[in-house]
Amino acid sequence: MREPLPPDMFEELCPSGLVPIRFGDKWAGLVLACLRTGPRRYSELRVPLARVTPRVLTRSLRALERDGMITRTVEQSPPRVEYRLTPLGHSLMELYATVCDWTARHWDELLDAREAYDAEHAEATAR
Amino acid sequence: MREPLPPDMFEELCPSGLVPIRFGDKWAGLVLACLRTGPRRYSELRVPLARVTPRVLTRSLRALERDGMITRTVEQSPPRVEYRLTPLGHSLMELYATVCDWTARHWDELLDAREAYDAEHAEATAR
DNA sequence: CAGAATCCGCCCGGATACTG
DNA sequence: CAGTATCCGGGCGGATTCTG
Repeated sequence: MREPLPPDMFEELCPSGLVPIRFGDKWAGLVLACLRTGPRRYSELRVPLARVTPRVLTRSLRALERDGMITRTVEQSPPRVEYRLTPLGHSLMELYATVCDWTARHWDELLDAREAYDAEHAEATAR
Repeated sequence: MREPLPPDMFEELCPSGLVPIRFGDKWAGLVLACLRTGPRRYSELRVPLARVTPRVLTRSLRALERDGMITRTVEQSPPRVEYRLTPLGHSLMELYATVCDWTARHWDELLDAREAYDAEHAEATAR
């Protein structure tokens, strides 16, 4: 006996692109982690995130700013731009940490499953 | 005084594409939700996920299977394919639920921030 | 210093049509 | 029934070069 699904549960549903905000962004989690202990300037973010090109980093920052996760404050003399977590961003960062924690705890399981699956399908195409 | 970042924290880091597994997949969360109360056949999944084309649904299912989140069992006479959550998949589903919960609780905040940001930048380009 | 401009390749989501 | 085959458009990540 199968339990029925709510009939209209998925009528106006939010796909993953909407629901887990910023979790589709490749570098957003790392940006949040960089800002966890305090505000950082653009060039300070570029050091730990050296593998991210300026174009990509800027876009991630803008997206996080648009969603109210970080603030961007400009001041001249000296010219500097400072990024800082908002309370909302801090909350997201903590959620993100729980996700990373989950991943770390189940990482081996996942790798094993992936390896088994790939082995299974390699022989299927090899034969 | 800024707290320093761990120097090699991001040397071999995992970007978001790896860490929050399946969270980049647009429909994965809904698939997990559909399988929460028990196993479902392919055609049973297609009903609530009517907006997802077979090609896309199949790919999501394969990806989830590869990562050990669901199992796919085939039996003929009658011809049927059954998808079922693994314990790991169940665990991921619960994590996903907490993410959705967080989103629901902060959704208004996010929309407000987004609206304010867009308004701010609309006048910048209009001028 | 903090990006912007330009260009590119890839993958993903989607639509449509077809099949063992 | 449970997919596969083909094609398409868009967006994202990335590399490189340039600028107020």
